[in-house]
Amino acid sequence: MPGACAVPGAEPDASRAGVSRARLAHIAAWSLALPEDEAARAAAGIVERTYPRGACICPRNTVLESWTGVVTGLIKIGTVSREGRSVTFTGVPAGGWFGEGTVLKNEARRYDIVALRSTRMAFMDRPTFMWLAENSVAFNGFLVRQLNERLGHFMALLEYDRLLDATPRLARCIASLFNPVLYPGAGDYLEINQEELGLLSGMTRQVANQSLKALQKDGVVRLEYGGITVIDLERLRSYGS
DNA sequence: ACATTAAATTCGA
DNA sequence: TCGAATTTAATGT
Repeated sequence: MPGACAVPGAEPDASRAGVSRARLAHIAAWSLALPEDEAARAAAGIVERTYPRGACICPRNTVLESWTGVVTGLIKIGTVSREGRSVTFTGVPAGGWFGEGTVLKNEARRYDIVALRSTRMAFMDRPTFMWLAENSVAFNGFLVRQLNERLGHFMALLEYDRLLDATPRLARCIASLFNPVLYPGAGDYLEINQEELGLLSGMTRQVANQSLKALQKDGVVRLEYGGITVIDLERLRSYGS
C-alpha cells in the first residue's frame, strides 16, 4: 500500500502553543541571525510533532500549509505514480527546512513526504512565515541563500545524473545530504539504510551496496549497520572528477 | 533472489 | 529485570 498515510489526527504531541526561544535556537539555525523580536515571533508560530518510521507527513491535516523543518531524523520527498511505483527526489536530514515554495505560493503540496525513520518535525504556520518574509531582512537573507543553494543542488544533480556512473553519483548524493548550508549542524553520521540511499540516488540496492563498498575502500565513508559515516566530505563531493 | 548477520522484541524465570 | 530465544531488518554476494 504505497503512500498510505498514518491515521490522521492520531499524533499524540501536537500542540498549538509555539516553542521556547531556546528551543527555536536549537531546532532552527537560521533563527540565530534574527533580532530578538523577530525570533520571538518565529518561536510563537512553530509547533513540533513526531512521526514514526514510514509515516506520511501530512501537515494539511493539522496546520494548513506550513513551512517545515526536520528537527531530528530523516525524511524523503518524492511522488508515487498511479501504478504505485514511487520516485524519490531528495532526502532531508535533521537541520533542513523546506516547503517555502508551496507556502509562498499558497498552493497544495505536490510531493509526498515520508519519514524514513522516527522523525521529529517542526511546522511554522503560514501567517508567521509570511510575516517574516515581509518584515525580516535577516530572514530574507536566509531565504535567498537557501533557495540559491538548492538551485545549485539541483543543477548539479542534472549534470551528474547524465554524466556519471553509479559510484560518483552515489558519492554526490551522499555529500548533498551533508550540505552544511542546507542542513547545518549535522554530524558526520547519518542513519540511513542502503536501500534508501539507492532510492535517493536512483539505483538498485545491489548497485548502491557495491558503490558504497567502493567508497569505503577509498576511505571517504565508513559503513555502519543501518547508517553511514562521512570521513572526507570534500573528496566525497568531487568524487570521480 | 538468496544466505548471512545485526538488531529489536518477546518470553520465561 | 536479565538474558536466552525468536522474529524482523539490513547487508553482502
